[in-house]
Amino acid sequence: MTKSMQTTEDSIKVFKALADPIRLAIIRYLNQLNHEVSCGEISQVMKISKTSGSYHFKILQEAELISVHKVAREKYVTLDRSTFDRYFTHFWQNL
Amino acid sequence: MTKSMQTTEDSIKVFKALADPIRLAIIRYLNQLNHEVSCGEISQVMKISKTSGSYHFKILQEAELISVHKVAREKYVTLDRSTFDRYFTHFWQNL
DNA sequence: AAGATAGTTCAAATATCTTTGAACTATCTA
DNA sequence: TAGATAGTTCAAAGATATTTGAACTATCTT
Repeated sequence: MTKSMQTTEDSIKVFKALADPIRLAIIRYLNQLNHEVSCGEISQVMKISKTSGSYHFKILQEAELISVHKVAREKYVTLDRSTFDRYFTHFWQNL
Repeated sequence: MTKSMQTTEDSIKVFKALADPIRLAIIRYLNQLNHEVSCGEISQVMKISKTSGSYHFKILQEAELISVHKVAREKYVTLDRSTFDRYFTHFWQNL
């Protein structure tokens, strides 16, 4: 199922989300594990405060680069590879 | 000729450069024309001051998203498509 | 129920990015 | 040569992004 047209603002949101070392490290980590991981685990691995983690996950989520799965207290995230594909593979088409 | 390894900082530089509406508009414009264009022309089209233009071109240049060709007073820029390719097509490999 | 754990929200502090105008260099044109 | 044009540099101002700690909600454990 392909997503419909993306606006410039969507692109900005995605590239802004990618333009930060912590968020890139989170993406790298999720890519290596390639399965759902809790926000708490990632924050620990990245050595950032939970507040800061919460902030970064929100930005990744709003860019649709991760998808979220809440189980009771905990929030699990995975990469949403279709979004990467949409913005990278089809960059020139969507520009 | 392929470029050697890219660091996280290189990636940040590229994604930051892409994370701005003016710079995205410049890229879009250069992509449509698909040939060298002077900074002055672009600044006019984008309706930004020459100082602001100078700033944005520097950022695009340092990210190697454009390449520059100076002719006397004027500076001509083109897209450096190999950089886009390097960061988009090979994103997961280089992560 | 009391205390621990996972995560969010808020506002203040800090850091980073972008725009602005003035002053500057180099080139062009009359 | 004098004046216009293309672009850069600098520092200050303004706008955004990020981090921090405290207070909060919801769930889990004993």
